[in-house]
Amino acid sequence: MDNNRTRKKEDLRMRMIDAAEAIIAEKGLSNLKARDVTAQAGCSLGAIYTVVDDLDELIMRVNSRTLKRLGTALHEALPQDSTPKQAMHLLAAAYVGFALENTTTWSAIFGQRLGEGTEVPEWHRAEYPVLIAEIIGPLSRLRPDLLSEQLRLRAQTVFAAVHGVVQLSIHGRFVGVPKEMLASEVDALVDAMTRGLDQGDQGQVS
Amino acid sequence: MDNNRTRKKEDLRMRMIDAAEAIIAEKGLSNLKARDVTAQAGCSLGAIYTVVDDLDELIMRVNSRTLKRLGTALHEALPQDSTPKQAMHLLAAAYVGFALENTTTWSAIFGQRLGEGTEVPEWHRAEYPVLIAEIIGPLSRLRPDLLSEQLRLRAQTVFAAVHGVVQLSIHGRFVGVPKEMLASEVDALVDAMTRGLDQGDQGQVS
DNA sequence: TTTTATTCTTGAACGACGTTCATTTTCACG
DNA sequence: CGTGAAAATGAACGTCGTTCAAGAATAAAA
Repeated sequence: MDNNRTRKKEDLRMRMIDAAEAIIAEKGLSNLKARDVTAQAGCSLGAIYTVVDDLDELIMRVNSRTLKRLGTALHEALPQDSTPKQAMHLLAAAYVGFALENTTTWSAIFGQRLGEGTEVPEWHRAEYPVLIAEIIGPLSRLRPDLLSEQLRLRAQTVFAAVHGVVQLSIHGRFVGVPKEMLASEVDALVDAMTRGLDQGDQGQVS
Repeated sequence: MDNNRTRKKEDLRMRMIDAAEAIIAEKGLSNLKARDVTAQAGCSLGAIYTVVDDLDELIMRVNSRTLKRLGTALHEALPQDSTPKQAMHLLAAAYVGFALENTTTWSAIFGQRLGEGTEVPEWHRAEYPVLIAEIIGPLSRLRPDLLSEQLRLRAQTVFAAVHGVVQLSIHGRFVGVPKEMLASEVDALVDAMTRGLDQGDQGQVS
């Protein structure tokens, strides 16, 4: 049975990701140290590199989990029946809530800066669209005129706008809205955006 | 003349900030190293700490310059006469242009992550409101119902929304809009936001 | 079971980093 | 000049991610 070896290795991998996740959750991405992870996982320093290429990959594994949780949080925020506008508000509110309740793990998703040479592997790239997946449905009902490609583009823009307000509020360099105002300001933004989108561009000839 | 000594020191300080700015502009904030700065400034390694508390302060000095340039770029983007809506579009376009043409220095403004203990000094905090200063005028004409405090808050939200789209497009983790679409998507966002704001909340009794 | 071959695990060591500080150098003033 | 205070220097320190020769563990063979 060579299975025994791979099973133990997989165990170690899980303990390692668990440890990294716990440290990020508690102390933030910038305080994640290889020596702390291995100490918490109960293994040697070099063991990291038997389980993962890099500290960066370890971070990606944690971010992967966070993206999944965020994905389900956004999915579960939508009831079966809701107007498109209601849906946009609910999604934005869920995003705000997740960011506020999971600040350190959430900001690790966007805070990882990797060296210029290194590329993000495909398995991780593929996990990001959950951020905009739920937007597309309601948006397509607000803007039936948009083709699916334009729709995706606009969904990215809508997400980025909401994300920007949240990001600057939480990590903002003195120009973000206060946390207490975050929910209501995002609500106002979504209101403005959906109202604008509601009428759409179709009235403009140019 | 003790003036000679302080003059030389001020010279060194300038050369140091110049060097840091050049390195950030060329290679990005994450590639700014103390040893490179001093080599480029033509002085010893320890000289940094005779001129500046910290590498973080050096970065702030560079960010300070960038914020000033950005401030004038935004100011000069507005002609004497323009409708509020036009003004919002021009400001957003100017912001997009600045970020695209000064990517590394621009993202250093928002990319600096300092240790939990350290606080940003007041002289630097005070430089950030240039980001929203120009928005307030046009916004107040779009929303004459808002008090100055609410106005500032909404200006922060509008800025953060645009900033978010730019940020995710440039550093975005696979959910940002492509750079080629950035200008037009920001334009569409501003369109939606100003259209929404144009009508405002005043119709809603809530 | 014992021996051997292979594979995995370990932690000291390495190079790069920001920062410090004893030493040396500079320079305004007597 | 000589001198004392002030400033510049760069070797050295602690911390970091990563590597790799040496040792431990385990499967296969005898």
